[in-house]
Amino acid sequence: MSAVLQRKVREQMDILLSGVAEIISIDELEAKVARSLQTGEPLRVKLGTDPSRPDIHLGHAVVYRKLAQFQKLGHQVIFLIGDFTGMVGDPTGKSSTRPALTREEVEENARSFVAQFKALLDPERTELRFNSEWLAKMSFRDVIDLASRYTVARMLERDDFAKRFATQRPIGIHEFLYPLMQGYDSVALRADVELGGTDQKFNLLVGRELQREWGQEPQVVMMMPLLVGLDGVQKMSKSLDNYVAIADPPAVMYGKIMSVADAVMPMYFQLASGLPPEEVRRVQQQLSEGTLHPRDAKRMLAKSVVELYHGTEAAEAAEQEFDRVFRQHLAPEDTPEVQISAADWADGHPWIVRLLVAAGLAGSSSEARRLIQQGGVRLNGNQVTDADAHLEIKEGDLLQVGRRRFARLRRGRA
RNA sequence: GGAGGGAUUCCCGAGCUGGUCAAAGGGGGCAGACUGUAAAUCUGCUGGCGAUGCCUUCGUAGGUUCGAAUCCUACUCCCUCCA
Repeated sequence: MSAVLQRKVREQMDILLSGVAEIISIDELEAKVARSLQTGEPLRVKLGTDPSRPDIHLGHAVVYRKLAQFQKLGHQVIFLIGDFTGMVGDPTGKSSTRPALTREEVEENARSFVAQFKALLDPERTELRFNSEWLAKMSFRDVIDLASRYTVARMLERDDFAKRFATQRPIGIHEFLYPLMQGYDSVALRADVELGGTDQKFNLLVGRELQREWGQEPQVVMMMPLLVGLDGVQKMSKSLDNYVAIADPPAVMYGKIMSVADAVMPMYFQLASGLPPEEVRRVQQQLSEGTLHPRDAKRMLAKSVVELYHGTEAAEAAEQEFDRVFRQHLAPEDTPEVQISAADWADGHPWIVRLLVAAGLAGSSSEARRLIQQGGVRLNGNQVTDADAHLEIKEGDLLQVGRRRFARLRRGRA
C-alpha cells in the first residue's frame, strides 16, 4: 500500500470509527475502504428500517448520521425500507406484531422518510429500496432453502430467543425467519457494510453468515450506541414517549431537550449534538469540574441540536421563546387563540368551568373544577379560586392552566 | 384431546364469605411547593354531570336478589399444565 493511499485510508477510518459502539471487524472495514479507494468503486452501505413507524427520532439519527458520513466520503448508501419484513412480528420488540401495511401506506411512509432524512442525507445520492422487491418473489421452496442455511442452535444464541426458550415462553417459527429475511436483504443488496444499533447485533451477524453461504464477502457490521430517552433510563422510543423527533418543530425540540435528565447530557452531547468532538470533550470536562452550570450546558445542547435540523436562526428563536415561557413565565409568542362560542361567552360573564372546557384547557367540567381547586387556573395572571365564579372577560384575555398551557380568548361568531 | 386459571377504572393489580365500592395499592398523568426548564423530594387530584346529590362503569348477554365487581347460566377472548 502506498503512503498516500495509507493516509487516505487512515483519514476515512478516523471518521468512520468515531462514535461507533462496536464493529465487526475493523480490519475488514479497513480492507474494504482501501480496496474502494484503489478501484474507485464505492462501498455499498446498508441501513434497514421499519416502515411502520415513519417518525425518525434522535435515536435513529445517531445511525443516520453515521450513514451520512459514509455518503460524504463518496460511498453508496442504501436506505432499505423493510416493507415485507413488516408483515412479520419483530422478535426484538416485546412480541408485539407489527401491523401489515398496504402498498399505499408503504409508499407514503417512504416519502415521509425521505422528507425527514433530507436534513441528514442527500436523497439524490441515496439508493432507496424495498425488500419486497426480492422477498415477495420467493417461493416456498426458496424459503426452505433460505431456512436450511441456518440452524436452530444458532438461532437460540440470540439473547431474546434464548431467554424465552429457557422460560418456556412461546417463540413463533416465523420469528426465526425475521433475522433470515434481514440477512438475506444483505445478500440481495450485496452490502459491504450494514449499520444498526447495538440491539441489532444478532440480525446483522446473520447477514454475514448468509452472505458467506451465497459466496459473497461478508459485510462489515457497524453498531451505534443506543440513545437513551429523555427520561434517562429507557431507550428512546416513540411508544415510551421519551423521544425527540427530528421533524419536531424547533420550539418543541428545544423544550424536549431541555427536559432531558442531567445524567445523560454527556451522552446527548456526544451522540445527538452537532458539536465537534473537541467541543464535546470540553463541555464534559467543565461539567464534571463544576465550572459550567448544568442549565447552561443543556442550553448549549438544546440549541446545537435544533440548529442541526432547523438552522441557526430557528435555534435562536426557539431559545428566546423558551426563556420567555419558562424562565420569565410569560405567555408564549404564539399563544393559541381559541374561539369561544357566543353561548359560552355569555356576554362576557361566562362560568369559569365552562370557559375552561370551551377553551380546551380541561377535558370535562369535573377536571376544570379540580384544576381550579388545586390553584392551577389563572385569568390574566390572576389565580381563580372559586369554581362557581362567573368572571368578566374580554377579547384577548389570557386563560392559563398550570405553568405552560395558555389560551388567548376570542369571541366566536356562533 | 384432557385438566385447570383468568378477563376490574389510562396501565399493572387488589376486591369476588353480596350492601359501608366510583372500587385498595403501585405506575403513569395532572395540579401545587421547591428548582436550573429540570431531576429527586413533599402535598393533593385522577369516570361523568351547575354536583353535599344524581348518572354510567368492574369481558358480553341474561338470571337470582330489596340490592351484584362480588352468586347462577350461556357466550366470547386470553393463559398455564398434561398429551
